Amino acid sequence: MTMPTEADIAATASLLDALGHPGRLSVVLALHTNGALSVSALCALVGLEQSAMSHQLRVLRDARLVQAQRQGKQMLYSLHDHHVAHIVADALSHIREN
Amino acid sequence: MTMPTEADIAATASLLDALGHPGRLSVVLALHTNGALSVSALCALVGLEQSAMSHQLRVLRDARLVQAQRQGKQMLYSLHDHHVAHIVADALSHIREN
DNA sequence: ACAACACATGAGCTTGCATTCATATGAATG
DNA sequence: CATTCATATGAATGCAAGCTCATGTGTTGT
Repeated sequence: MTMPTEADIAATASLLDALGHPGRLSVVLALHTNGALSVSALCALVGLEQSAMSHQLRVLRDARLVQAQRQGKQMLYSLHDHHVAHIVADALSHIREN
Repeated sequence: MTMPTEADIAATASLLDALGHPGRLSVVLALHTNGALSVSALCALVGLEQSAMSHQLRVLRDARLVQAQRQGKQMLYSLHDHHVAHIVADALSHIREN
């Protein structure tokens, strides 16, 4: 790991901050497990109301953790890339050893 | 990755939340790079005042990310385990590819 | 025992986040 | 083209995070 710049640190902190929320983390885990999902499906799985979910999905999009594509009336959300799953897996394994 | 429980998700989210702060993340990176450091050394490296640093160090301790041992008048902080570095490294590599 | 140093803690303040409510946008369908 | 379904957005609110300031606790040295 080469020395991170301040910008790297800020960007990384905001990435981790985006994941540091039970609802948003659940979304990421749900997408990792199930592949692409609609907003209403995510609401049902995670237990957030539609509006709250939309707000949190925007945070995840801004953090480039998820991406959305329209499919008819629905929006299908999926993970943005493979790093996301990796980060979450490490964090989970940290938790389970303590 | 086996299915996480709700408690796992909550614990993981708070772990990531603890890292999702530039000052705290800088502390973790500094400890990873330099090994154990005193509070005043961390203040100098990270750029937080002593009181603010102590408050943030408590968050990191509560999240079991760092541990402290007294050495004379000083407190020496170090990373709690190897997972921490791993999580941060992944997050950094995610940032650098985007 | 007291003074100085290193750090922790608590109160108070400001600011930002997460939710809710109301409303807007966008697509399909009759 | 008006209505309905799916999602997004904006304003308002409640609450917690993070900082500063003042003070407390623990340790060394004299």
